[in-house]
Amino acid sequence: MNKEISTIELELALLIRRLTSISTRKFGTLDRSAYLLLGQIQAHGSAGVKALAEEFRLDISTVSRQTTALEQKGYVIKTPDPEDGRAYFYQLTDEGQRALEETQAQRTERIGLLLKDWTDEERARLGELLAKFNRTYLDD
Amino acid sequence: MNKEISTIELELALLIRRLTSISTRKFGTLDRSAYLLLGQIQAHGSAGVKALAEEFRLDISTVSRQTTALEQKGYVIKTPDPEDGRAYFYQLTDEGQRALEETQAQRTERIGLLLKDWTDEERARLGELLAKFNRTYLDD
DNA sequence: TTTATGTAGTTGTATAATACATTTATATGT
DNA sequence: ACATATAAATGTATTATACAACTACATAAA
Repeated sequence: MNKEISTIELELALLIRRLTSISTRKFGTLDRSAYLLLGQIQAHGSAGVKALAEEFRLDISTVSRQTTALEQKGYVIKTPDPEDGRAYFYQLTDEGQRALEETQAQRTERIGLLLKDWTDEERARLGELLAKFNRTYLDD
Repeated sequence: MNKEISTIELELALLIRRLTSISTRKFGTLDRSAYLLLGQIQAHGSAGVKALAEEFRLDISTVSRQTTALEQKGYVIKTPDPEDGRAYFYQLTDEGQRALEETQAQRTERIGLLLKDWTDEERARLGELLAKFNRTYLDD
């Protein structure tokens, strides 16, 4: 078993290095932070910075700046939480929705090209295992 | 097929976000850059900054600073290339070897814990598919 | 052989993402 | 009512990165 773990460890380190390079070089409409934040808001409904920060293991201050940037670009609107005067909800705008879909299409196309010679089984399995791995993380 | 690609795309974005958070918070002896650089030198022999920068898709200047840091910590030594007066080789020191092994052990232990409830087959398959994915990258 | 061009590496500078500390406004518990 | 806790914003520092300018050496062209 140790050999498999070592492989995963090494390949993950390399993967992060490579993918970070790619996504740093501004690939698509939205950067990774924006893409994930908008995706989270889309998938799980409106949310405040605290919840978003927890989801992505980032400091609240970081997410606060990121959501401010998204608001300035018109991708989200910020509405006060009627039940808590300190809190806000961010919601996707139509433009945010459009940018999200566009970015997802671009990213998906890119990945699709990379995996064009893979079998369906391999693609499906990689997706499953990555999803499982990410879910494993949730409970640490 | 598009659904599988979408899944991979989304899970990769999330994975990078999470793993970046973890490895930023200085996990283990070496940070990710140092770990990968030392690993590359160990696996493929001594190398100059240009080769290392290409391997990791980083700017030469970035790698130059990183190797300088490694040299100052005593993990590598820099020797002039006898065949090219402009170039240098970096080689692992014993201390670098030790730090590399220690970090690998720490990282492997962490991953092992995360995957403790996975089956052997799942672990082996994830390793294979990640390796294949990384190799796919190499030719882009 | 001299001169022009190319290349390995370093250093200067700017930028972006991040964390931690502080602050403000509001909530909650004693 | 007062003390403490919390959501978010803002100030500040750090870090990783890229790009540009530079230095020293190499190679090709005249």
